[in-house]
This record gives sequence, structure tokens and C-alpha cells, in this order.
Amino acid sequence: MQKYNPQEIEPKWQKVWEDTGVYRAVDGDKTRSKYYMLTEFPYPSGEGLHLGHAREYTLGDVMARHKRMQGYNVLYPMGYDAFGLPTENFAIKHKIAPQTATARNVANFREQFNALGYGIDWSREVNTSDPNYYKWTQWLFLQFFKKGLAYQANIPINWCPKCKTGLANEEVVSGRHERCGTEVEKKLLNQWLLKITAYADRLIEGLKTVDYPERIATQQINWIGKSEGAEITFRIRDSKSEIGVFTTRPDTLGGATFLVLAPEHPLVEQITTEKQKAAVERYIKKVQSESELERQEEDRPKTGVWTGAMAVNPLNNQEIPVWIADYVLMGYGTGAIMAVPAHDERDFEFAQQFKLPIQQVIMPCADDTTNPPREGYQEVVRETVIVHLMDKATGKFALLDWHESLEGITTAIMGGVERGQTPEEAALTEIKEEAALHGVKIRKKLPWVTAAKYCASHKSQNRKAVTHVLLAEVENLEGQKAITDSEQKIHTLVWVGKDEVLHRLTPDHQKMVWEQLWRTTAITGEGELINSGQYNGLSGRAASRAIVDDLHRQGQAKASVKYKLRDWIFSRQHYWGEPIPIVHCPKCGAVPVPEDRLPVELPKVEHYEPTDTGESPLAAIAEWVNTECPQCGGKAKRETDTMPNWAGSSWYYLRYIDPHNPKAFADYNKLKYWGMVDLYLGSMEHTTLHLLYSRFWHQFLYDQKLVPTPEPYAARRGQGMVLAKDGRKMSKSLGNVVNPMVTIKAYGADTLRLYVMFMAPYDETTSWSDERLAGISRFLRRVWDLSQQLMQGGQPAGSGQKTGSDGAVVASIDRMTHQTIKKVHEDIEGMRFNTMVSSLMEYSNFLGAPDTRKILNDPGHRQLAQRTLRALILMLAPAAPHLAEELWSQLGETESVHVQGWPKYDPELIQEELVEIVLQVNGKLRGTMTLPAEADERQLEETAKAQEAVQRYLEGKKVIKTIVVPRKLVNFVVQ
RNA sequence: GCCCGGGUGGUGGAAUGGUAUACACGACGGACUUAAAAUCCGUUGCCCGAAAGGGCUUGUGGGUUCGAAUCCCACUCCGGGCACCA
Repeated sequence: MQKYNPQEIEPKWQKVWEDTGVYRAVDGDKTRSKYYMLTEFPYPSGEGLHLGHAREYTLGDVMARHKRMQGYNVLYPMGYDAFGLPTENFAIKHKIAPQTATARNVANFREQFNALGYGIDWSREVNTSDPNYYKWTQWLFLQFFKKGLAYQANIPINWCPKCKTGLANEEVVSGRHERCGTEVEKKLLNQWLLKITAYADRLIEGLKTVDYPERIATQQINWIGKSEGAEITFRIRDSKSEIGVFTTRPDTLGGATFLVLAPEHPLVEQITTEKQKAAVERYIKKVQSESELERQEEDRPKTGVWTGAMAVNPLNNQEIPVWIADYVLMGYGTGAIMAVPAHDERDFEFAQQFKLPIQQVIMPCADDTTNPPREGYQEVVRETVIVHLMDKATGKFALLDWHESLEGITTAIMGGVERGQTPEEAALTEIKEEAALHGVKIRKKLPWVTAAKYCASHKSQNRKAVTHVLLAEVENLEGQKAITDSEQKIHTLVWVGKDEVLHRLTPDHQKMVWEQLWRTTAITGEGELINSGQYNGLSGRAASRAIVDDLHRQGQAKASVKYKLRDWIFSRQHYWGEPIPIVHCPKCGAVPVPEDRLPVELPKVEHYEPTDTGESPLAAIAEWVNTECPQCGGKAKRETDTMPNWAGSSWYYLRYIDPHNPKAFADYNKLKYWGMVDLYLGSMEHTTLHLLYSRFWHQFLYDQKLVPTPEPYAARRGQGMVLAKDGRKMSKSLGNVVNPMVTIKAYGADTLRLYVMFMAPYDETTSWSDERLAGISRFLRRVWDLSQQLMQGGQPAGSGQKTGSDGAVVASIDRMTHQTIKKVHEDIEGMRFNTMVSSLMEYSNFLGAPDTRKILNDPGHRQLAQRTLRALILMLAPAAPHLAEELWSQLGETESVHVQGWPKYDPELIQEELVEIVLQVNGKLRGTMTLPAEADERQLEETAKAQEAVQRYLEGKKVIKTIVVPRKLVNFVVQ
């Protein structure tokens, strides 16, 4: 018997597959449905493939192979995202041209891809650094340019001082460059930008039409950060200046007690008064000296300075001061805000810091849940107080337990404010009446009022109690008179500890009030407008709409939508990227390089070092830079910045469809045939980078009628990370890196493939384990040995005599085969690769068990052995392609197993004849019984009742209910 | 602080309203061997018990249900994303 030797069979079949081209996708094949399986192409680093790659591409490969066996015309391509900094740094360090280094790395990757046995259509390989590829990246850039979506601006950008390059917003993670971790600086540079903001809404809307995991979709939505609101214009007193602010809460306008501008706001200089000038300049200088990181620190105390200017609140014409502070960001909205300290936590903090007025304009309003308002009753407004009274000696609080009509309700001391009374006076009155206490002092009155709506049924009216909240203190309870008898009847006074108060209070409004009494932040929720003149009584959206509409008529407001998303900074000051195909002419300005002169190829240079000046090293190559203007023919200079590495990857999935087309980036008819990527598997880290960028490019191309679908990817999934066995990230410095090639040498690619499928659900992060890997290797060896035995078939394992029980065993083997086919198929479809491998293990354990093996080895069951073995091999093919191919050929087949049809299961064969029924008494498991699957409810119940295991628990008890679930269980409920 | 995901044996994990712990790893015992490795067979959630058997168990507390890892409410811990975005 031959032994399983992956080191021998794997390279053998890899070569056959390459020579015969079994994995070729066929353009325009109408006889089959198409399936486009895409995995993110790798950056061809000098390190070669890592385990993360192996996981991603294996999962993609299994999906592709399964679809292929189901008869789909499958496109599973691969390429290289070859431009970028690591190769450039390598080139600088080792004095090797990046072109040469890339070619070497690509060859290495290609070899490793093959070693893993991937069914890739290599005729479609792309490389973003190939001039035949980046010609079209440049061409696509020019389409953006022509539509005004690629533009230049002199703006402060994120600059990485280590990599000496500008960065897009998406590449900065908490103030640091996501690749190298260096703190980014702001640098003023003339930059190319792509107007991704023009697609902000479409990028949100499009998510509704595709199948992305929720966390990926919400991460993109949060990143785009859409807020709807209004821009409101404030006039400056004694000045012609006006300041526009953006707010999402126009309803709080009446509470705007000051304005705040970002220190960089262009109007600051204009409005600052002589007197404040020195202070303002000092503050701006201080802010400028701070790094981005410092400005983003948590729990920073608020700082700021008054400009001396006063603005006019358009809602109430009150004069309010204009401040500058660094908590307002120039980059968002208009760079200026109206500060509403009563209803915004940051403004609240600022107002407290600088003793600025706080004006409540939103009154939180709650229905009293114990006594809610009724339909149709008239509403009457009453002013009330709720007062929490503390005994200074014990720290306990007074509560009232109500009797009679309010039975079961507990509240604080409360009552109405009579005409001519202040809330304080009313509070003292109520304390006297309800608690009969003297020597009480008011300690605090909340600056806010709240409201509770309840039904006063005896008066047939709904009441809205506008409530003042007070905290009072009683000096000494000793020697105080008792509550009068008449009050005793109505309620009992109880004293409880501070921790208990919240639990004792019954109405929601009372609870809310108690919490507010101790809270020191703004009221940020919605409510009813107060202190807002004509708008009083309106709430939420209605109030916002009314205020914006009215101000709009005076030209002082307009509805507005803002995004956190910024335009994509598209310039990089480096050599190893696509040259931006623009020529700068002193007469004609920025002129696109004519399409027939693309690509603008990277010139060969001596030095690749980036410069500190913010100029690309290309700027030093005079003979390349100096050119003539394509428009007027005069002397002109080439753009020397290159594109970010995200450029080539924004459209590579389109080039796979038509990789060698010299006339277009891809033929429209071919694009139409292949349509959307059916499944795109990639890294979670790319959610707000590559994934967002490529959706933006695709949506733009759709608008230009260059691609046939509005979205590029029908479904997206993100695979989890593979950590080292110590649970930490794999890294060279920790010395815990597992190299897939080493693993393949020891165990073979099929073992590694099954292992990455089996280790955890595909989207979960998990750690590597050498022991579990060895377990997979043992499994494949057992499968091999089993197959060898079945193939020899007829080697008698026992007597070889057929017995009467054979029929049942044969049926059980076929049943198990068909059940496994179903399970494996459904698990692959649902990407449950770990349980798919489990099922194959269970199947092989079953086939190897003594009873089954005896039958399978019996010469009289040759056919059974054959069909069982064929099913096993076919099911293994997507996951372990080499092993399956070898065994398939040993069966005498000449065609590849990978172009065979996926085995079909017979739904009737799957049905079990006997089923195990669970027996429960009061929901507790008391035993099981085996019955024919078709047994009806009555049969089940009666058989169950007769079981000894059940009898024990029914004795002397009365069965009050019986639950029978056919094929599953019988449950007796007894008393 | 806000948004998302998660908590199940010694470990990775299975089970999405019906036998919790499939499958695998590890551990323990046995067979084979001069011996070891490899391989094969068996045991393996926890507690009580000599055994038969019984009790408990899916982060914590409560609820719905004949029945809850699974559904609902509150809390807690871990991981990820965003974060002075007006």
C-alpha cells in the first residue's frame, strides 16, 4: 500500500494544472452562469506570503472550486499591488531598482501561490507597476480631471516626516501614520485631491444595495459622517462682518449665549478688537505650537479667548460675545459654532470654565407612566416644585408613600406653585404641609425645569406640570412635631439613604428629576421649547424647521448637510508610484497629457530618496521634468508627484476581466458579462481605505458609463487575523512568525489549507497551534489509508460472508454519504468552513469504524465501496485539491477532479428510519427512546408513558399537560 | 462617551427555542515495541456516590416559555471602530 506523500503528489499536480489550464475562466460563456470570486491582491513584499494571505486565499479558493464544480464559469484571478513605500525603501537601502526588486518578489509570490495549490487563472495576472497597467490608472485619473473631480489645492495636509510624504485622512490613525506609526505633522503643500465628497451620499446609499456585514457598512457610514442641520448667519455689532455657523440643532438657537470660532478662522483678524488683539495673538500662537496629537488628547481642559467682538443672536437680538477656542475645528462645518451651553456638553464645559451665561431653551418632557395623559382632554399647564429634603444629621432623604387614590406610589415632596409665589417659597410651604418640619434651608435650585404630563381625571383634564427642582436641608429632626392626622391619611413620610432613593421613586418623571439633581452636564435630548419667544411650546424638528424657515426669509439661515469625509489627498512625494499625467504650462496652466501619449512612464533614476522639501525625487530629473505643453507647445514642466498606492487597487478587479486590452482599461461587453464581483473577501483594515476608495471610483465610472453596474462588489466579507500561538500579533521582532512555506514543506499544502479552514469561523481572529495542525495532518493520512483500502476493495477484512444485517448497514452508509454531501455543500455556501471540515472528519471516522469498514471491504460490496469513495474524494476536492486529484486519478479517471460535477444528494436517502426521541418530565431530560421516524403524536405519547425512565417520575403525580414534538421529544408536565 | 462584535470544558470551537459541550487539540490509561517515536483502542465538563444513581453547569441577576447557550430587560468583563465633527 502506498503511503500519503504530499511532498511528492502536490508539485506533480500543480504542474499538470498549470499545463492544462483547468482554472481558465471563459469570457462571454453563455452556457454557464458566471461567478466572480475576488480576494484582495497582495503587496509583493520581500517577505513572501504570510499566514494572513494563506487564510484569505484558501477561503477564496475553496469558494471558487466549489462553484466551479457546481457548473459555474468561475473567475478567480490574482495580481500584485506593486507600487508603494516598502519596495522603494528596499531599493534605497540595497541600491536596487524598485522595478528589479518587484520582479523578483512577484516571481517569488507566484511560486508560493502555486505551492498552496490555488486554482487561479494566471492568464489574467496583473501588476499595478507595469506600464501597461498604470497607463490605464493614469487614463482613469484624467477622466476624474476632465470632470473637475481631480483638482489642485494649496492646503495644509497630513505629512509623515519619516516617510516624507503627504497622507490621506484615511491613512492617519489617531494622529499617526497607519503604516509606520510616526506622528503626523501639518504641512502646507500644493496637492492633488480627488473629490470623494461629491459621492458622500451615494457611498452611503449604495450600501443598501449590497451585502456587506453590518459592522463594515456602519464603519463606512460613520466615516462619511453625514449630519443634517442648518447654517445660521450671525451679524457682528459695529462691523459689516457676518459669521456663519453650522448646527444640527437650530431649535436651540435661543440658548446660544456665545459664538466660538476656530483659531484659524479667516474672520478672526477682522473682528478682533484693539484691546483684545494681544491676547488673541498669544492664544493663536499657543495653539499653533501644539501638535495634532496634543490637540486630540482626551480630557483636555477647554481653552479659549474672547475676541472683543459681540454678535447678535437672530432669535432674540441679544448681544453675545464671540470667542475663539481650539475645540472648534476649522476643517468641519464652517469652522464656527453657536455655543448653546445648556444643551451641548462641550459648550457647557466651556461656559463653566469662562463663567459665560447658560440659558435653558429646551424643556425635557415626559409622560407620567403611572397616570398617563388621555386622548381628548384639554391640557392645562401648572407650575410645580419637586423638593428633595435631606436630613443633615443622617444624610437620609424624605420620601412620601402615598395612600388612598395614589396607593403604591412613592414620590419626593411636591406641590403646585401658587400665584405670586417663588418656587423656593412653594417648596418651603409644601415641606411644612406634608412633612411638618421647621428649620429647613434651600440648598440648591436647578437651573433647568422639566415637565411631566399626567391625567387629572377628577377634573377631566390633562396637566402639564412644569417642574422646578430643589434640594433642601433640615438642620435637626429632634423636637419636631409629628405630621397631622389628616396628612397621615394621605401619605407616610419615610427617610431613606441616598442610594435607595432612585429605587423607591415610582413615576419615571420623578426618577429623571432625581438623576438631574446630581448631574452637572447639559440637557442634550429633545424637548419642548421655552424662553424662545414665539417658538415656545414647539418641539424637536418642528421647532428647527420653523426657526430655519423664518430666518431663511431674512437671508440668515439655510438648511445644510455636512460630512466628516474630506476630499482624498492624492499626491505622494515619492518615486515609486504612478506619475500624475499632468503638464504645468505657464500659459495654459495644468494640462492633461493627451491620452495617446500615455503612459507617462517613470524615468530611470540614480537616487530614489524622498526629499524634505515636499518635492518628489522626480523633480530632480531635468530631462524628464522639462517638456513641452501639449496644448500650446511652449516650455512646460511635468507634474512630479505620484499617485498613492490606493490608486492602482481602486480598479484592478476591472482589469482582471480584460487584462491585455491595449485599447481600453476593459472592454464594456466583457465587463457586462462578468458584472459585479459576486464575493469579495478581504481585510477589515481596508474598510475605510481601499474598500471606500474603490467604491468611489466605481461609482464615478458608472456615471461616465464606463462600467455597467453602480456598485463593484455584490457581497463583501472580512476574514479574521491569525495571531501567533502566544496570542500576540506575529512579528519578526517577537520571533513568533509562522511561515506558510515551512509548514508546507513539513506537512503539505492540503494540511495547511484544511487547518486554516478548521481553526475557527473564517471571520474570527484566532491563534496558531502546531498541535492542531498535526491533527489535520493525521486526518488526511487516515483519509488516504482508508481510500487505498477501498480501492483495493475485495481484500477480505472478515469472513466475507453476507449476513442479514448487511442491508441496514449498507443503507446507513449511503444515508451518511448523502447527509454529508448536503452538510458540506451548505457549509461552504454559508462560509462555515470550520464545521465543513468537522463533517468530513465525522464522515471519515464513520467509514473507518469497524462495522462499516467490514462491509466496505467486502468484495460483495464493491459498488458501494466505489460510490462511497468517489463521494468522499469529490467532497474533499475544494479543500484538499492535491489529495483529491491524486486519489481521483488512482480510480483510473483521466479528467481532473476539479472539473467534475459536485455530488448531488438524494433527499429521500437522507431520511432516518429510526429516530431517537427525547423524554422529559417538567422539561428535565429523563431518558430517550428510539422509534420509527413516522410515529404519530399518539404513538409517541403512549410509548413514552410506558417507558420505565418516565414512569418513575410520573408515579403519584398528575399529568397536566403533554407536549409532543414529532421526531424530537415528549415532555410531560406534572404537578 | 458613542457605535459594533463577543463571553460555552484544560484549549480552538459546535449547537439560533427541543439530549449543551459535535469535531479537533491536550491530558490520562491500554495495545504494539528491547525501548522510544509513530500508529491503533479506551476514558475525559464539574460535584456527591463503592456502585446503581443523583445534583449542578453556557460571564452575573431577573423575565418570557412545558422547555432558554439561543428570545426580552438590567448589569458586568473582554475585543474592535469612532471620538471636542457642533
